[in-house]
Amino acid sequence: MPVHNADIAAAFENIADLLEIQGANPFRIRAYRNAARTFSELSHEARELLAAGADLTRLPGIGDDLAGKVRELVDTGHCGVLDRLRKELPPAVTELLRIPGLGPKRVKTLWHDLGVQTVEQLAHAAAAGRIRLLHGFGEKTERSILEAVRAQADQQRRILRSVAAQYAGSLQAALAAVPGVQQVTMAGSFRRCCETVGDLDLLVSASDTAAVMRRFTTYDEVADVLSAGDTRGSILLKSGLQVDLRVVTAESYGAALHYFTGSKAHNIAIRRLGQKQGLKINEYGVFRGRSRIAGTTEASVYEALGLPYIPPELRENRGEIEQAQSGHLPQLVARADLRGDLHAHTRDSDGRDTLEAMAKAAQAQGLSYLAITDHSAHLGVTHGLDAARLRSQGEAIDRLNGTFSGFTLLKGVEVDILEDGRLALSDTVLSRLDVVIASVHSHFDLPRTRQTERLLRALDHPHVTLLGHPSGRLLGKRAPYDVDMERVIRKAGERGCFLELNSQPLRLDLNDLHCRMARDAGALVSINSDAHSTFDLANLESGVGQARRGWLEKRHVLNTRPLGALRDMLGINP
DNA sequence: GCCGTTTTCGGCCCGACTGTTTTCAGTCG
Repeated sequence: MPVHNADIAAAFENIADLLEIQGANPFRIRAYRNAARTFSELSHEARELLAAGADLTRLPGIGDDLAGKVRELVDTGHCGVLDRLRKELPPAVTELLRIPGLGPKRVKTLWHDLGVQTVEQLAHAAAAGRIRLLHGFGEKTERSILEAVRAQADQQRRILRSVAAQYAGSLQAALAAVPGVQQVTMAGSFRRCCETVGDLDLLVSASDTAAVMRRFTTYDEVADVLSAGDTRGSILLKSGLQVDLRVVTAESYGAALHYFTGSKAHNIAIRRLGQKQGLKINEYGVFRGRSRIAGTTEASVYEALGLPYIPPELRENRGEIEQAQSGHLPQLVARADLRGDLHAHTRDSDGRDTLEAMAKAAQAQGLSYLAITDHSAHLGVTHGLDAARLRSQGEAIDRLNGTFSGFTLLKGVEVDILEDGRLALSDTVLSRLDVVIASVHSHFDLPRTRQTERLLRALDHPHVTLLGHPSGRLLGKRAPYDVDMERVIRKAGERGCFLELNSQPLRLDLNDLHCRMARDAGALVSINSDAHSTFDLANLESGVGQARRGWLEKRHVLNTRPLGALRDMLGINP
């Protein structure tokens, strides 16, 4: 069995968990967690890097010792330290760390004093009233553990950002209406445009913090108040979504926004940088000794460190601080840069609206072109188009284009990639179209090598413009198919094909790391709505957020080109 | 366990809230 980066990351996380319960040096534990993150985000497989003779100690947070452990894992599939820890501690205790309110100290006590190893045993012990008897525990702690176990059982951990946005909006409005409130911002992973969020982090500046906290804890969607202090509080909404609130003065707003936006890794790196310059950074400001030198705006926090403003989408400690230091931060693509959309459906296949309605909606979104790409006939369920219906749709598009000024519908198709990598429509049919999106809609579970060959073959097809939703994942519903995405992206770069960033909130496919790989491989990305109705064109906003997380600039995105330049790049005649 | 425009040793981000304590440990973000 080949050892993947995900296996290495899991082993290091596991070691960190077990060491934590043992009470090991916290910095040693952090080193393992940092290393786990490094490998989970690494775009090249460590085993291939090693095979090519690469020096892993050049990776961030990887020294001689951890590089040796990676080598050991790759060569043997085992890690001696992890095997030893698993003998010293029951491996299942690490699952207890996932229960909110339980940290390493309490887990150790529960195991040591009560023999609790699993969540089931934990629930039993709590129900039997045995936990309250332990030193450092009490009745309240016992009850909250029981509640946390139950809550975990019927709640999935993260929800789509687009879903969270619905809850965020009305809560923000409620707080904004409190007298004395100056600013209300949704911070956290929501602000960083992560595809899913675990909770909402809300920041408010106000003259009367008590009034804000009162309104927050009595908001009518509240199911439970988890904590409520002077400046900080947490609620659980009836929807199951947790919201954390922080209230600060206007003077501290920038520092608090920076702190509350995260990511944690970015914040730690920023604070370390400040520390080296003799500065202390917290949510109230940037301090040199006792004097406060910045913090009213986020930009002032960065400026105090000698850095330009870093956009929230980049704040993952994936090299953005180093790029900021050297003056090479990317100029991220913005929604206003998009000139068109290359993926949309109509009622001719599985869409809801007409050609004309889609064209109007696209113009209302400020776009100057829209490719109509209904499904090919192979997908029976979506009433796909055959050659004859495609031809008649093309004629309808020609007629409509005659009535527009400053806007153009392009003729396209979303054609199925068959199991062997051939396409579901003939070359003759495809050659007559402006845009051909090749997508996988079947045989998701082929073995990695066959799935990869299948996609590479599709990319080699002379008429394919772009690869649709390249990984095939549906967030929270379907894992990406097993494919060597690095090879696929490299191939697209070499062949001059384009990769879709599908903006449907459930897909957001390519993901952020793949966007960055595409950027590095010189493969342009097309940010497409995959609209199935006029409303879906608004999806482009989510796609742009994802692209920004992937460090894409205007020049890396195909559909920032005006129509003329696009036609040149696609080799189509006006 | 990593790392170095003070360092190859001695640091490693920083503060709020809760519950169980009677001054603070544990957890969280």
